[in-house]
Amino acid sequence: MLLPIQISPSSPEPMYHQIEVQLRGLILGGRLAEGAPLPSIRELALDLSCSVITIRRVYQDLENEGLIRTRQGTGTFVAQVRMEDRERNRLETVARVFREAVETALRYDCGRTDMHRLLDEAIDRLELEASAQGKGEDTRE
Amino acid sequence: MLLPIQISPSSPEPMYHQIEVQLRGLILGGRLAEGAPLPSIRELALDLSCSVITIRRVYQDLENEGLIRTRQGTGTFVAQVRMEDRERNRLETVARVFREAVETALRYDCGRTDMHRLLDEAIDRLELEASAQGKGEDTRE
Amino acid sequence: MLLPIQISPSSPEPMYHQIEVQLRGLILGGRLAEGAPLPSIRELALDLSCSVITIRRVYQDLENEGLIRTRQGTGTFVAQVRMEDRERNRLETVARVFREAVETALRYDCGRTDMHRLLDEAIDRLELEASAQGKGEDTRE
Amino acid sequence: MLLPIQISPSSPEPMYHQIEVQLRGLILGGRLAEGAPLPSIRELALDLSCSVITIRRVYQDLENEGLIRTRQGTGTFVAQVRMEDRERNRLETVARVFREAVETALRYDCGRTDMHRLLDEAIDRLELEASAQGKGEDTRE
DNA sequence: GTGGTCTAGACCACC
DNA sequence: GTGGTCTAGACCACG
Repeated sequence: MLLPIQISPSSPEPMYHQIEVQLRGLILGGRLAEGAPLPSIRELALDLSCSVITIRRVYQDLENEGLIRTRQGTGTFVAQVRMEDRERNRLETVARVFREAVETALRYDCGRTDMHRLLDEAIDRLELEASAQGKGEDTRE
Repeated sequence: MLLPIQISPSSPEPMYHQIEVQLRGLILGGRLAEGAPLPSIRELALDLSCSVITIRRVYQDLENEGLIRTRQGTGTFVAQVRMEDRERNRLETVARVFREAVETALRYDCGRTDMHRLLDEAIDRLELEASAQGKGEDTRE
Repeated sequence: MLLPIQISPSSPEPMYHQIEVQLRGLILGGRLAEGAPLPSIRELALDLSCSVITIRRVYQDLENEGLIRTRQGTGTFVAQVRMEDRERNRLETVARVFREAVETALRYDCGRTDMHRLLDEAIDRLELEASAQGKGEDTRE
Repeated sequence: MLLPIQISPSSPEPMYHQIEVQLRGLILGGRLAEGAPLPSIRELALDLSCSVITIRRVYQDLENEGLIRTRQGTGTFVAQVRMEDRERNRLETVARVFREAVETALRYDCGRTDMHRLLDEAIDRLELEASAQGKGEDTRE
């Protein structure tokens, strides 16, 4: 029941936010299918080395957004997501992260071809790591 | 003496950190030359609509890193940066932001060609905005 | 959780610096053991009658030096200090303060025997004060 | 017309205060005799690498204390000092610096014999430096 | 004008 | 409860 979530406790970005962003991505991106069970609060807290209170907040926020549903005594599950929401969020989020990357690259005086090269390198490196883990986390292309 | 810095006060990332990241990029990317004066604390605070204390902290942190030098009663200036440090930081930082973008894109099930398309769109959009501002802040390519 | 720290708010030496010097001494001198909890920011601020911001700065500076470690929501603790660093700092600091005292004494035309007499008087007076406080903070000799 | 004054611009103690303390010591300790000329404001500013405004403030403060006297177009001179003032200041100041040194040493867990050894070492080192400079700045003992 | 220190108090993240 | 960020404004040191 391990989720592919990485957080950095020392980051200036609050932990609860790091977790929410990644979990939201897994759900809206389709990696966690509708109805799939999420790890229990204390399991995820242990996995991410943080307090259960922080995870409770994350689950609460996502439940308020309608992305997950908690059933007393049973667990937490991925809720129905409207296709429309999914597509909108996907486009917005991915466009935004690329925009941020390009802003940084421009600040460091990188040109377009540099950026494409850097992008390929990043993909290669992450695919390698994923296949090394043997989790089948390839890019599907 | 206006710096090309954009901050979002409502972001979960603290303002001081947003400013530090961008200023660090401007210095290490060479857009602010060695010895160049930075805006005064009060001026930058006014420009970014935040408290002088926040800017004070930014300048203090960057001085602790050795990137800038402040002289009481005189102002704040870009310090000497060893070419080696500059290049290392540049590579690390730009590689890291692309890595983060790719991680997000993978979470949303984007493939390699999708990413290259998204990258081009992001560059086009930012170049357009830059040229609209007429500040000559093009990508030099 | 009271620390033996004395500050003088009217001194030309900034308060944050007075506190840092004394706290550094307590840690590097071994009076505060590794892992020991420091008073909370608010507690120490109250104790020293200064703003929490001032204490915050002190803790921040000492954390940047690697002498203490803060954990959000938990508290602030003495970090691991390498014995080597501790001994080096101890020697440097104590030698420096004696050097400063001697410089002043020379400026006032004091001779060597005068200085030794003054030193004994100062030790006697401080030991007396310490024992009067009954805190067991003797000189261990 | 060089005065034996050392200042550290990066110290948290204000420059004007560092200079005043040392100059006061030279006058009240008798190293600068009554009627002796002080360096001109701009000469001392050049010597200490600081602004003439800072030196002007120092001279102004000491003149307000009655330790020096400025004669238009002629220069600045050491004023008459009452023997009583001289002795009182001397005792207070020297006792104070030793007290501070002992406080630090105690914080670092130094014992009485350690302190006497450190004192002798500091005197030796400073005498050596003084004689190396050939300025006759011995301890007169 | 510049930067440097400090206050009193607010709100947030985390345990 | 803990630490972390931010504000609005004051006063000082320095050029």
